Amino acid sequence: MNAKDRAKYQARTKIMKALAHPARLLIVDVLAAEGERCVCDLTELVGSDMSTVSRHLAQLKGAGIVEDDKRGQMVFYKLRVKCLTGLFNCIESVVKCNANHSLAVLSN
Amino acid sequence: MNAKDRAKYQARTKIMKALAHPARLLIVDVLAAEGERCVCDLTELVGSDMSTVSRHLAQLKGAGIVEDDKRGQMVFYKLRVKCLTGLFNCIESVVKCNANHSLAVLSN
DNA sequence: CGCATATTTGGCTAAACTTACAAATAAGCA
DNA sequence: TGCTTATTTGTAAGTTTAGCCAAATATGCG
Repeated sequence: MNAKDRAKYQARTKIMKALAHPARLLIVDVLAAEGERCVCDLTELVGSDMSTVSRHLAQLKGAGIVEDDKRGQMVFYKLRVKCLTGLFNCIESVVKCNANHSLAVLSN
Repeated sequence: MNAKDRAKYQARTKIMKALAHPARLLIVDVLAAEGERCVCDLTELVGSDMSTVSRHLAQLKGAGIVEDDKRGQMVFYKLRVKCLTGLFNCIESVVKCNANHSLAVLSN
Protein backbone atom coordinates (compact mmCIF):
# COMPACT_ATOMS: atom_id res chain seq x y z
CA MET A 1 0.00 0.00 0.00
CA ASN A 2 1.34 3.43 -0.94
CA ALA A 3 1.51 6.60 1.15
CA LYS A 4 -1.60 8.08 -0.42
CA ASP A 5 -3.75 5.09 0.49
CA ARG A 6 -2.31 5.06 3.97
CA ALA A 7 -3.28 8.70 4.41
CA LYS A 8 -6.77 7.92 3.13
CA TYR A 9 -7.35 5.26 5.75
CA GLN A 10 -5.85 7.42 8.47
CA ALA A 11 -8.25 10.20 7.62
CA ARG A 12 -11.22 7.85 7.68
CA THR A 13 -10.02 6.35 10.92
CA LYS A 14 -9.96 9.72 12.63
CA ILE A 15 -13.64 10.19 11.83
CA MET A 16 -14.62 6.69 12.89
CA LYS A 17 -12.72 7.04 16.16
CA ALA A 18 -14.45 10.32 16.87
CA LEU A 19 -17.77 8.48 16.59
CA ALA A 20 -16.68 5.40 18.51
CA HIS A 21 -18.00 6.39 21.92
CA PRO A 22 -21.52 6.20 23.39
CA ALA A 23 -21.49 9.78 24.64
CA ARG A 24 -20.32 11.15 21.31
CA LEU A 25 -22.85 9.10 19.36
CA LEU A 26 -25.55 10.42 21.65
CA ILE A 27 -24.39 13.99 21.12
CA VAL A 28 -24.36 13.57 17.35
CA ASP A 29 -27.81 12.00 17.44
CA VAL A 30 -29.24 14.87 19.43
CA LEU A 31 -27.58 17.50 17.26
CA ALA A 32 -28.94 15.78 14.15
CA ALA A 33 -32.44 15.76 15.58
CA GLU A 34 -32.60 19.11 17.29
CA GLY A 35 -29.98 21.41 15.77
CA GLU A 36 -27.51 23.28 17.88
CA ARG A 37 -27.04 22.86 21.62
CA CYS A 38 -24.84 24.54 24.21
CA VAL A 39 -22.27 22.62 26.22
CA CYS A 40 -24.38 22.94 29.33
CA ASP A 41 -27.36 21.22 27.68
CA LEU A 42 -25.17 18.45 26.31
CA THR A 43 -23.53 18.00 29.70
CA GLU A 44 -26.89 17.39 31.30
CA LEU A 45 -27.84 15.04 28.48
CA VAL A 46 -24.69 12.94 28.70
CA GLY A 47 -24.53 12.96 32.47
CA SER A 48 -20.75 13.26 32.81
CA ASP A 49 -18.60 16.07 34.11
CA MET A 50 -18.68 19.16 31.90
CA SER A 51 -14.93 18.92 31.36
CA THR A 52 -15.42 15.43 29.99
CA VAL A 53 -18.18 16.54 27.64
CA SER A 54 -16.07 19.46 26.50
CA ARG A 55 -13.33 17.02 25.54
CA HIS A 56 -15.79 14.83 23.66
CA LEU A 57 -16.93 17.88 21.73
CA ALA A 58 -13.34 18.86 21.00
CA GLN A 59 -12.77 15.46 19.53
CA LEU A 60 -15.85 15.67 17.31
CA LYS A 61 -14.74 19.11 16.22
CA GLY A 62 -11.22 17.90 15.49
CA ALA A 63 -12.67 15.26 13.19
CA GLY A 64 -14.73 17.84 11.35
CA ILE A 65 -18.05 16.43 12.47
CA VAL A 66 -19.27 19.43 14.47
CA GLU A 67 -18.52 23.13 14.59
CA ASP A 68 -18.81 25.54 17.48
CA ASP A 69 -20.15 29.04 17.80
CA LYS A 70 -19.52 31.13 20.87
CA ARG A 71 -22.28 33.59 21.73
CA GLY A 72 -21.83 35.39 25.00
CA GLN A 73 -20.46 33.07 27.59
CA MET A 74 -22.01 30.01 26.03
CA VAL A 75 -20.67 27.83 23.24
CA PHE A 76 -23.12 26.19 20.85
CA TYR A 77 -22.27 23.10 18.87
CA LYS A 78 -23.96 21.86 15.70
CA LEU A 79 -23.32 19.30 13.00
CA ARG A 80 -21.06 20.32 10.18
CA VAL A 81 -22.17 17.52 7.84
CA LYS A 82 -25.60 16.32 6.86
CA CYS A 83 -24.87 12.74 5.87
CA LEU A 84 -24.99 11.20 9.31
CA THR A 85 -28.39 9.72 8.66
CA GLY A 86 -27.00 7.36 6.04
CA LEU A 87 -24.21 6.40 8.35
CA PHE A 88 -26.51 5.64 11.23
CA ASN A 89 -28.84 3.69 8.98
CA CYS A 90 -25.95 1.43 8.15
CA ILE A 91 -24.88 0.99 11.74
CA GLU A 92 -28.45 0.31 12.74
CA SER A 93 -28.81 -2.32 10.05
CA VAL A 94 -25.73 -4.07 11.42
CA VAL A 95 -27.20 -3.89 14.91
CA LYS A 96 -30.48 -5.36 13.72
CA CYS A 97 -28.72 -8.01 11.70
CA ASN A 98 -26.77 -8.97 14.79
CA ALA A 99 -29.95 -9.10 16.84
CA ASN A 100 -31.66 -11.33 14.28
CA HIS A 101 -28.67 -13.61 14.22
CA SER A 102 -28.67 -13.89 17.99
CA LEU A 103 -32.35 -14.79 17.95
CA ALA A 104 -31.73 -17.42 15.30
CA VAL A 105 -28.97 -18.96 17.39
CA LEU A 106 -31.21 -18.98 20.45
CA SER A 107 -34.00 -20.76 18.60
CA ASN A 108 -31.78 -23.67 17.56
CA MET B 1 -31.35 8.51 29.49
CA ASN B 2 -32.88 5.11 30.15
CA ALA B 3 -31.30 1.69 30.03
CA LYS B 4 -32.69 0.93 26.60
CA ASP B 5 -31.14 4.01 25.04
CA ARG B 6 -27.89 3.28 26.76
CA ALA B 7 -27.87 -0.20 25.27
CA LYS B 8 -28.61 1.27 21.86
CA TYR B 9 -25.59 3.53 21.93
CA GLN B 10 -23.40 0.78 23.33
CA ALA B 11 -24.37 -1.47 20.43
CA ARG B 12 -23.63 1.25 17.91
CA THR B 13 -20.35 2.03 19.61
CA LYS B 14 -19.18 -1.55 19.29
CA ILE B 15 -19.60 -1.34 15.53
CA MET B 16 -17.94 2.05 15.22
CA LYS B 17 -14.99 0.89 17.33
CA ALA B 18 -14.58 -2.16 15.17
CA LEU B 19 -14.23 0.13 12.15
CA ALA B 20 -12.02 2.71 13.87
CA HIS B 21 -8.64 1.41 12.76
CA PRO B 22 -6.77 1.84 9.47
CA ALA B 23 -6.05 -1.87 9.06
CA ARG B 24 -9.65 -2.83 9.69
CA LEU B 25 -10.98 -0.17 7.32
CA LEU B 26 -8.59 -1.46 4.68
CA ILE B 27 -9.76 -5.02 5.21
CA VAL B 28 -13.41 -4.02 4.93
CA ASP B 29 -12.69 -2.03 1.79
CA VAL B 30 -10.98 -4.96 0.13
CA LEU B 31 -13.68 -7.42 1.13
CA ALA B 32 -16.31 -5.05 -0.23
CA ALA B 33 -14.48 -4.77 -3.53
CA GLU B 34 -13.26 -8.29 -4.05
CA GLY B 35 -15.39 -10.66 -1.99
CA GLU B 36 -13.90 -13.18 0.38
CA ARG B 37 -10.21 -13.41 1.28
CA CYS B 38 -8.17 -15.76 3.44
CA VAL B 39 -6.25 -14.55 6.47
CA CYS B 40 -2.97 -15.09 4.65
CA ASP B 41 -3.99 -12.73 1.83
CA LEU B 42 -5.21 -10.09 4.27
CA THR B 43 -2.02 -10.41 6.30
CA GLU B 44 0.05 -9.61 3.24
CA LEU B 45 -2.28 -6.75 2.40
CA VAL B 46 -2.13 -5.16 5.84
CA GLY B 47 1.55 -5.78 6.37
CA SER B 48 1.38 -6.67 10.06
CA ASP B 49 1.99 -9.90 11.88
CA MET B 50 -0.59 -12.58 11.08
CA SER B 51 -1.54 -12.78 14.75
CA THR B 52 -2.35 -9.07 14.69
CA VAL B 53 -4.48 -9.41 11.58
CA SER B 54 -6.26 -12.37 13.08
CA ARG B 55 -7.19 -10.22 16.06
CA HIS B 56 -8.43 -7.45 13.78
CA LEU B 57 -10.63 -9.97 12.00
CA ALA B 58 -11.91 -11.30 15.30
CA GLN B 59 -12.95 -7.80 16.26
CA LEU B 60 -14.78 -7.25 12.97
CA LYS B 61 -16.48 -10.60 13.42
CA GLY B 62 -17.45 -9.81 16.99
CA ALA B 63 -19.14 -6.65 15.77
CA GLY B 64 -21.09 -8.59 13.15
CA ILE B 65 -19.37 -6.94 10.22
CA VAL B 66 -17.70 -10.01 8.74
CA GLU B 67 -18.18 -13.73 8.91
CA ASP B 68 -15.68 -16.52 8.51
CA ASP B 69 -15.71 -19.82 6.69
CA LYS B 70 -13.07 -22.44 7.29
CA ARG B 71 -12.23 -24.58 4.29
CA GLY B 72 -9.34 -26.93 4.77
CA GLN B 73 -6.60 -25.25 6.75
CA MET B 74 -7.52 -21.82 5.53
CA VAL B 75 -10.13 -19.42 6.91
CA PHE B 76 -11.94 -17.11 4.52
CA TYR B 77 -13.55 -13.87 5.64
CA LYS B 78 -16.26 -11.92 3.86
CA LEU B 79 -18.62 -9.07 4.64
CA ARG B 80 -21.82 -9.93 6.42
CA VAL B 81 -23.57 -6.66 5.59
CA LYS B 82 -23.94 -4.80 2.31
CA CYS B 83 -24.51 -1.26 3.49
CA LEU B 84 -20.90 -0.28 3.97
CA THR B 85 -20.95 1.77 0.80
CA GLY B 86 -23.33 4.30 2.30
CA LEU B 87 -21.28 4.46 5.43
CA PHE B 88 -18.05 5.06 3.56
CA ASN B 89 -19.70 7.65 1.37
CA CYS B 90 -20.53 9.60 4.48
CA ILE B 91 -17.07 9.29 5.93
CA GLU B 92 -15.58 10.30 2.63
CA SER B 93 -17.79 13.37 2.46
CA VAL B 94 -16.53 14.41 5.89
CA VAL B 95 -12.96 13.87 4.74
CA LYS B 96 -13.56 15.98 1.63
CA CYS B 97 -15.33 18.66 3.61
CA ASN B 98 -12.37 18.78 5.97
CA ALA B 99 -9.98 19.04 3.05
CA ASN B 100 -11.96 21.89 1.51
CA HIS B 101 -12.03 23.70 4.80
CA SER B 102 -8.29 23.34 5.18
CA LEU B 103 -7.76 24.77 1.70
CA ALA B 104 -10.05 27.67 2.49
CA VAL B 105 -8.10 28.44 5.64
CA LEU B 106 -4.83 28.26 3.75
CA SER B 107 -6.04 30.71 1.11
CA ASN B 108 -6.95 33.38 3.65
C1' DC C 1 2.16 -41.37 12.77
C1' DG C 2 5.36 -37.32 11.83
C1' DC C 3 5.85 -33.03 9.55
C1' DA C 4 4.48 -28.70 7.25
C1' DT C 5 1.12 -24.97 6.76
C1' DA C 6 -2.70 -21.82 8.36
C1' DT C 7 -4.75 -19.70 12.08
C1' DT C 8 -5.72 -18.54 16.78
C1' DT C 9 -4.53 -17.60 21.60
C1' DG C 10 -1.50 -16.41 25.82
C1' DG C 11 1.39 -13.18 27.65
C1' DC C 12 3.66 -9.05 27.75
C1' DT C 13 4.86 -3.98 26.90
C1' DA C 14 4.00 0.51 25.04
C1' DA C 15 0.77 3.76 23.58
C1' DA C 16 -3.77 5.77 23.53
C1' DC C 17 -8.21 6.79 25.66
C1' DT C 18 -11.45 8.19 29.42
C1' DT C 19 -12.54 10.58 33.32
C1' DA C 20 -12.76 13.59 37.29
C1' DC C 21 -11.00 17.31 39.99
C1' DA C 22 -8.81 21.60 40.19
C1' DA C 23 -7.18 25.65 38.05
C1' DA C 24 -7.28 28.89 34.19
C1' DT C 25 -9.86 31.64 30.78
C1' DA C 26 -13.60 34.38 29.08
C1' DA C 27 -17.91 36.91 29.17
C1' DG C 28 -21.76 39.28 31.57
C1' DC C 29 -23.34 42.04 35.22
C1' DA C 30 -23.67 44.84 39.60
C1' DT D 1 -13.48 46.53 39.39
C1' DG D 2 -15.16 42.38 41.70
C1' DC D 3 -18.32 38.46 41.37
C1' DT D 4 -20.81 34.82 38.92
C1' DT D 5 -21.43 31.63 35.19
C1' DA D 6 -19.86 28.87 31.06
C1' DT D 7 -16.24 26.57 29.11
C1' DT D 8 -11.63 24.86 28.44
C1' DT D 9 -7.18 23.02 29.89
C1' DG D 10 -3.52 20.75 33.18
C1' DT D 11 -2.78 16.79 35.51
C1' DA D 12 -3.02 12.21 37.19
C1' DA D 13 -5.11 7.55 37.73
C1' DG D 14 -7.36 3.74 35.72
C1' DT D 15 -8.76 1.23 31.60
C1' DT D 16 -8.43 -0.26 26.99
C1' DT D 17 -6.07 -1.19 22.74
C1' DA D 18 -2.28 -2.58 19.46
C1' DG D 19 1.54 -5.09 18.46
C1' DC D 20 4.84 -8.78 18.54
C1' DC D 21 6.73 -13.27 19.79
C1' DA D 22 6.03 -17.76 21.24
C1' DA D 23 3.05 -21.52 22.01
C1' DA D 24 -1.18 -24.02 21.04
C1' DT D 25 -4.60 -25.81 17.71
C1' DA D 26 -6.23 -27.67 13.48
C1' DT D 27 -5.83 -29.48 8.91
C1' DG D 28 -3.60 -31.86 5.07
C1' DC D 29 -0.15 -34.93 3.29
C1' DG D 30 3.64 -38.24 2.96
